[in-house]
Amino acid sequence: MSKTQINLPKTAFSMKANLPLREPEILELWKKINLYDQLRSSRKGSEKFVLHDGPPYANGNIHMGTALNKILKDIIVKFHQMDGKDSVYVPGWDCHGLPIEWKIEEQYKKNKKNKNEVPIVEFRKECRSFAEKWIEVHKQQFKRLGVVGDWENYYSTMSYDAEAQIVRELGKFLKEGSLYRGFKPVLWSTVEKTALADAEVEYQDHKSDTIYTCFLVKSSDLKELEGNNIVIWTTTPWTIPANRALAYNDNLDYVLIELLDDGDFKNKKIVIAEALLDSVVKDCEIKKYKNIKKFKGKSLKNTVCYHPFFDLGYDYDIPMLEARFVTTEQGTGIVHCAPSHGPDDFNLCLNNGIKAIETVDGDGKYTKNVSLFEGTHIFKANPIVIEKLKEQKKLLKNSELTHSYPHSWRSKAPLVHRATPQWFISMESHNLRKKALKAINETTFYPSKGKERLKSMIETRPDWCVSRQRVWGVPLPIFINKNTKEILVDDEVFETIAKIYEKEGSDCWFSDEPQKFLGKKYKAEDYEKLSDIVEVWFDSGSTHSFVLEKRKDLKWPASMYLEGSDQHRGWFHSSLLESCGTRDRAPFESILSHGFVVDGKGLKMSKSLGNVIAPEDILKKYGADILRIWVASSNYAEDLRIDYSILDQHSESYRKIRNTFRYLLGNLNDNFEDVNLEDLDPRQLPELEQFMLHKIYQLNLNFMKYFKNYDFHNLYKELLNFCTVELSAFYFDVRKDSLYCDPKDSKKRKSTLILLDIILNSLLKWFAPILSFTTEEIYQLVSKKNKSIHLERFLSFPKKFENVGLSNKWEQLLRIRDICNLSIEEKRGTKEIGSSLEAALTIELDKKSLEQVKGIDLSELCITSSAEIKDGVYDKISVETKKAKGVKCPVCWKINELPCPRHDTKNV
RNA sequence: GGGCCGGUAGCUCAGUUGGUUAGAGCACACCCUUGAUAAGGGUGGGGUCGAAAGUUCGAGUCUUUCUCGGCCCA
Repeated sequence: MSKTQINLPKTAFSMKANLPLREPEILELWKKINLYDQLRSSRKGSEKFVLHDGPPYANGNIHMGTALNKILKDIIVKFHQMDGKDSVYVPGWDCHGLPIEWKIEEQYKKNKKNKNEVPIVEFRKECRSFAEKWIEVHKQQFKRLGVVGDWENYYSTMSYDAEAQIVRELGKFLKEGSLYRGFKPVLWSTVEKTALADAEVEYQDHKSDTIYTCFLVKSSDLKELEGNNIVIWTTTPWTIPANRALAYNDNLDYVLIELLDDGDFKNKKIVIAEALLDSVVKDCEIKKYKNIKKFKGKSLKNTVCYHPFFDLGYDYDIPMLEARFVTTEQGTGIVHCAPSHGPDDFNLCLNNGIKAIETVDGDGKYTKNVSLFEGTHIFKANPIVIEKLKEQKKLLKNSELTHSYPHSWRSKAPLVHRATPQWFISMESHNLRKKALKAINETTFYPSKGKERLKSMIETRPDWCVSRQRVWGVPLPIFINKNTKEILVDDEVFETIAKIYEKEGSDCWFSDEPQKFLGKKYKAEDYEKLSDIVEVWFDSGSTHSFVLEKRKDLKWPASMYLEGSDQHRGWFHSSLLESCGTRDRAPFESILSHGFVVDGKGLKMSKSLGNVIAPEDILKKYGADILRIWVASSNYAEDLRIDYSILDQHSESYRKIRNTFRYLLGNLNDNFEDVNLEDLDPRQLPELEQFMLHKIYQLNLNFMKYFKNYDFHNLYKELLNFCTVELSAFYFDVRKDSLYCDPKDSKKRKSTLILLDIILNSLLKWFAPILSFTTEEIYQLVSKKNKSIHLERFLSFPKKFENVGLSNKWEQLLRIRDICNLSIEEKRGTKEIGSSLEAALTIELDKKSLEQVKGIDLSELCITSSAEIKDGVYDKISVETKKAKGVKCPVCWKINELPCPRHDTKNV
């Protein structure tokens, strides 16, 4: 039998995708046609959608998290573009900061170079070129994912423009007065007279003096405590003069005991944690004592003590504060807090309105803020402190302890936490907290739980410390008058500095004469120039000012910020504060946050677990479109699981989608017609086609609904189900007969082709933001427009496609079809028939179905050779399947007792 | 250790204000097809909804505890 009589599908679109090879070709095409430029000009003047890129750190290869982030951004940007908006995406990089400094220092170490002998400017140049190198690497890796953006004109936090604008932004805080000088403890080496970063710290054994000392209770809600003693234990007696508070834990049990031994403490009562009673008794060699009372930590609320040196002039209150860091590992369950000498102490005190002050200078000597001790070196102070405590009858016991203690990696000298001058942005002085909370309320969060997360952080965070004692960053543009100690606040100076940076970058701050920045108004010799740099969160928190506000192609505020959920404490947070401080509102209209990439079992990826998958591996094995499917089909509101079995599943779905396209293209013979939907009259088409138009219309409604909520996993599922259930298993299967076996000019076949055109066009556009490469491949094959799919818009489906009545009827027909299939399957099981075309159905219908079946050929729907509706009305639908009798038509394969009514086979 | 979020078939996800026997697609099994063919169709088996207790006539859904995991903080 010749096959020339039938119209078999034919297409150049291969079944095998071979994405790892094909995708780079498509990237070449986009490059050749300047896709990004075309995208911009195609939407010139349209409403803008600006997704402002959160800058990744320019350091190291991208990982799954970055890939997820960039793909999600790209999907959203493309959706809005296809929705008709001018959807602009400018990628950026975060460049300053410690990790890059370390990398350069590491290289120095390798080459036996001493960082301190390298001029700052030279060191910074190396940092800069290191960042530049990684930006280029990232760029290539991001592009390979199919991410479309203004890669040529990216932004970076180290560009001269950025550095200049960061100075201007700081100037605003300075001018307002909310940027103030405070003190904060940092790890400090009194030998090198410098702050050390965590990575520069080595832990070694060190012998420390230890003391148990007591604080007399001045007042308390727990009246029995008044006049008695709170005991603390510390390994740094020299910090006692700097004590400002005591910390306890709500959840611990405490006891009040009376000491009965002879000596300073005879008949005195002390408070310690119950769990530490034994160890304190042993350490302090207490022989006799009496239990007086046991109570919960909670009841220590509102307790105020006297300083042990109260009689020596330390006459301020020492409040007791609740802190979770208090444990029963060692000590007494109550911790002495010197905000100037420990990060925990600092934070706890700050949250309770007690600020750190400068108690120790750079050399390690007490300042004038510490009476009795001014000028004494802290490393020589322990014996004096112990002596004075003894004098005051406050010393329960002193001893020595060898323990692991931080030392400088260079000098090996022991380190201390020392409050150093730092620059803070106040949360309260100019209502920054209030403004930020208001801005959060005016922001839309996807998912909505992000709102609470950000809010609770803003509600409780302390003032923002924006200074760092490092070199790779934007210098704080601060001069301090040597006589008055006042900060120089003058717009002209800030603008002079900014102008200089715009021209030559900020390196010159470290190398050039201060007079250059002061201009003519002030004399350099009157001022001290700061050498601190701005912390990098301020850099990235300011991107809105030097990217969104400065570029004409963008808008302020951004339509959306989109990052991992860790950025609630990071970029979302710093951008919000920076913008509220300078512009009274958030720099974004919405925030989308996504979860973290974890392995197939939900565990985080780590080298030691060996469960790490790199984007590169996926690109090589599957291609970017599979990775993009993974992104689209995962629920980003939670953590996203990935492993090879999950990717394999998505590959299978991809094949289904690809074959759906292949069927469409094959039957259209790659001749796609752009059907004018407005001019199309559905009533001129067969009911099945009308039903499919209705389905498309409904699907599009859901599509738009999901898109508006950025609910991509449901959107993708809907599209995939459409391909599988509606098209492949139903419409395509049913219409094969007409497509293959009807004459080319038959009305039914032509109607089907119209639907295939519409379906192809719809699917291409629906899928384009997700399957960016595959849809482009197809588009290039069928479009005569010689442009990119991504320049297209979503189709708009006329209301007349909707036909609820017809749809209800056809849903019922599908139920009948299901029952027919069950009956056919039964006969297949008994080997009476094989193909459904070997079946002849006899169908009994109930009253309702009888109505709906009028004018419908159920044999066509069920793909059988015949389907006879039995006379009469039955209670329920039932179907009998028999083997069809007659001869198989060589063309349409239907079995007829008479010659095939459609195909004249006599001459064949 | 604390705060926040989460755990529904092998996988990705639905599951309305608590209300029949917890759904879909994929994967799997079996069958059919060989004119979408490294494709396509049909049918089917998979779940003590992380665990336990409680509230309720009734709990995947509400409460508590536990457990496992993730993010942030310490």
